[in-house]
Parts: sequence; structure tokens; C-alpha cells
Amino acid sequence: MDYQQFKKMMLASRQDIFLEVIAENRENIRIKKEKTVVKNLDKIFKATLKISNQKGFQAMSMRDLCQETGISLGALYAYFPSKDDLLSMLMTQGRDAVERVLDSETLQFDDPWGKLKAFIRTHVYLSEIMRPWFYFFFMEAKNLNPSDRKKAIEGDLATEMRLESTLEEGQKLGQFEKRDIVLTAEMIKGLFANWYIKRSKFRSRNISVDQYADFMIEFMADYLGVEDQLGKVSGENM
Amino acid sequence: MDYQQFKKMMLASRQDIFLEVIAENRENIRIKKEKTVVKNLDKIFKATLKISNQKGFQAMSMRDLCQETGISLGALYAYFPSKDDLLSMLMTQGRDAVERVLDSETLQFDDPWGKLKAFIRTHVYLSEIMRPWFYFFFMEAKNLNPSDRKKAIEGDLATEMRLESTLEEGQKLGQFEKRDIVLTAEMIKGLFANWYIKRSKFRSRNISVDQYADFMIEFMADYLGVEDQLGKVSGENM
DNA sequence: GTCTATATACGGATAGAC
DNA sequence: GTCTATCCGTATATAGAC
Repeated sequence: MDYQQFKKMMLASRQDIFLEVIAENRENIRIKKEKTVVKNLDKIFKATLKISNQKGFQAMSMRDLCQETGISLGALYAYFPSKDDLLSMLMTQGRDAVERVLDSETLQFDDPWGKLKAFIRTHVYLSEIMRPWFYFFFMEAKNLNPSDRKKAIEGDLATEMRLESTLEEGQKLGQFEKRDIVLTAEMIKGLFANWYIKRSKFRSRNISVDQYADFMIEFMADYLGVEDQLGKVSGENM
Repeated sequence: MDYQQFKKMMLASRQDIFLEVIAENRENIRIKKEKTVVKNLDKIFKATLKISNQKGFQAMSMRDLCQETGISLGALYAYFPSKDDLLSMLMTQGRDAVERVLDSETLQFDDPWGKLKAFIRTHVYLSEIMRPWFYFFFMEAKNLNPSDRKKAIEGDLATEMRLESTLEEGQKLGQFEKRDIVLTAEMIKGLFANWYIKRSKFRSRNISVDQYADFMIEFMADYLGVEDQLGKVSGENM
């Protein structure tokens, strides 16, 4: 599977996230008509991500958000009780969506290398489609309230553990060379972050998503001493 | 050279940075006595980094800074004309200090692999000593005014070019295997950032600076196919 | 459901006493 | 050189008309 195919697949389930937000925040959202909520939440989230990623969530004023969405100040507060709750909603729902996709694309694999390859490719592709979200998670994590912060850290740790257990399994089966698991997992996550944080730099250097995913897979094959280095040519494992 | 030695060497030139700040901002700093300026700028910079790294520079109020430094609101403004200028001073002076150290530790090498090893080790060590600064550069880069932003980007690009030219040179001499230079350089920078951004995670996993530097060097030796993989055992090249 | 007008608090920055 | 008191703009959030 290449990026174009992945993208097509994802766009199908695009609006799910808003239905979920509505369901989870029913009492906080004063608007009754679901269709209106979906339409405006979409605007609000998009605008929030856009402005925040330029100058930070704190620096974004509600008037900025007004202007960008075309929704008045008063009306905005019908969709969330406070600016802080808007942050919370974005974070929680975004992370849930990401986790769901990663799970659905990787849990099917048995062999560690297949799983690792799928995880890398899915993560890179997903962070490309949802780049503003990933950038936002990364930059605004420190501004979360304690409760959301705790959830974020737990989610992060869960991903990390899955990565580490895949590496460990691969080592036990003799599929991977022996490497420091913690450091290797951290490195993989660092390379993921590199993609969505320095997105514009890669674009200016004409490096595509597919190239980056291939690069990471080839790189790991090399580092872990995996014999099947076909990660970049054959996509049959994903 | 290991981290302890590097640290000792660095601490000697610790106060230089403040003398430079004073020299470069003489007209903006209303205080006459140099000793007072050095003492208080130290407090102000430390406090700014501490608070900003917790909740962001924008979110830090001047009153926060008052409390943390123990210097009153009015007095603070004797050391810089505006909050924005404080940001500018921190960025400019910090970056200059970093660049100077990196230059002094790497320009002496002729062979690419020696240069690359020295660069990696110096960068990792330096980002450990100056962790709050590096974190600050990374997180606040997008909040700079256009002029400082331009300087920051230029400096960044210069580092990048040096890294890329080292890689290219190594390839030409047949010392390194052929790899995508841009991607490799970006990866190295990503791994650098990983260290100072996820510092606390590495601490909780009991991974030391030396281990991380060794890891990166070994890693690159592997990736570039360098035969001398002694980066982690023998430090004689640095 | 959406708007405009406004309450209230907090931000950066300055004045002027000591 | 440092302090306290204050100016004034802008922030979040709400009230109440339409």
C-alpha cells in the first residue's frame, strides 16, 4: 500500500471523529442539530489547528478564532464551555482517532518484522494526513490540564510498549539483531516526529511521504539486520 | 573525552555569555554596574527558561518572572526594553554560544568520520549542559519576530550544510557507504532533538548522556558502513 | 442558533518615590 | 538601582436581542 491508497481509505471515515466528539461532549455542546454541530466543529477544529500551529494555542485569541471560522464570539461558546475545554476536546478526540487507526492496521500481524513495517508505514502516512493534529499534540502537550496530561502520557506509553514488545519479540525469534530496545524504540519515535515537525523542510527538499516511509523501513531493516529488505519495494505485507 | 570532562571544560567559560549580552545590548540595558547586570541577567535568563519551558514564553507573564527572579516588575525593565526583546536576547546569545562551541570542537578535524563523531558527541554533550536553552530554541522558534527568525533559520541551515558536506566528503573518499545525504542529515538532527526534548524519559529509563552519544555514533558507523566502529570505546578522536 | 455589546480580569509597560 | 502604584489595551466569557 502506498500513500495515495492509504489516503483514499482514510478519507472514507473522515467525519467519524466529529460524531464521536458530539457524543462525548453532549452536555457541553448547546446546539441541538447534529448536522450543524458537525459542520461547525469541523470549521472550529480546522481553524484552531491552523492558528495554533502558527503561533501557539495560548497565543490564539478567541477573536482570532472568530475571524478564521466566520463564527461569532458568542456562537463559538455554544460549542464548548471554555477555551481550555476546546483544547481538551481536540487532544482527546484526535488521539483516540490516531490510536484506532494504528490498532486496526497493525494488530493483524503475527511476525514482528511485518508488524514493525506496518506500524512504521501506517504511522508515517497517518501523520501526513493528520499533520496539523500531530504537530498540535507535540507542541501543546505541556499546556494540558493534569487530567488530560495524564491520559496523554498513558497513551504515549502504551504505544511505546507495543513498539518495544515487537522489538523484543523479534529479538527472541532471532529475526532481529540484538539492540538496546529502549533506545531503538525511542529512535523510531524520534524519526516519526521528525517527519511531521519538519514537514516543510522535507517538502522543500522534494522528499515525499513514500520516500520517507521507505527510508525508515530500509533503515530499520539495516539496523536490525533483517534479511527481507523488501519493505520499500513490495508492499504485500501491508 | 566523556561527558564529565566536557562539562568541566565548559563550566570554565560559563559567564562569558553574559558579558557578551551586555556588550551587544549596552544601549538597552539601563544598569551601569557590570557586576550587577551579570548577576541579574543570570537570574532573569534562568527564570525565563524555567518558566517558559514549563508553559511557554507567551504564557509566562512578567509577574511570573518577577516572582521567580525576586526582582520587581519595574526593575526588570531596566534590563530589557520589552518582553519581546528579552526573547530576542535569549535566542541570539544562546545560539551564538552554541555555535562557538560546536565550531571550536569540530573544525580541527580533516577526515569526515572523525569530524562527524566529534560533531555528534559535542552536540549531545552540549545539549545536555544547555538543555533548557535547546528546548527553548526548539519550542519558541516559531514565536520569533521576522528578523530574529531569519537569523535562526540561517544558523540552522549553516549547521545542516556542514553536516551534509561532511557526509558528502565521506562518500567521495569512499569512507561512507552511499546514502541519501539530505535524509541522513535530517535524521541526525532529529536524533539530536530527541535527546533534549525527551530528556526526562531517558532519565527515567536510566540512559545516560554518554550512552546516548555512544548509541548515535555506533548507529551512524553502522548505517554509513564505517569500519572503525570504535566510537564508543576509544575517545581518542575527540 | 447566531449575533452585538459588555462585564471583568489580567496582560505589558511606565511614572515617580525612595 | 529598585520599588509600588497605575495606565491602558486586550483577553475570556456572558447577557440578552433577534
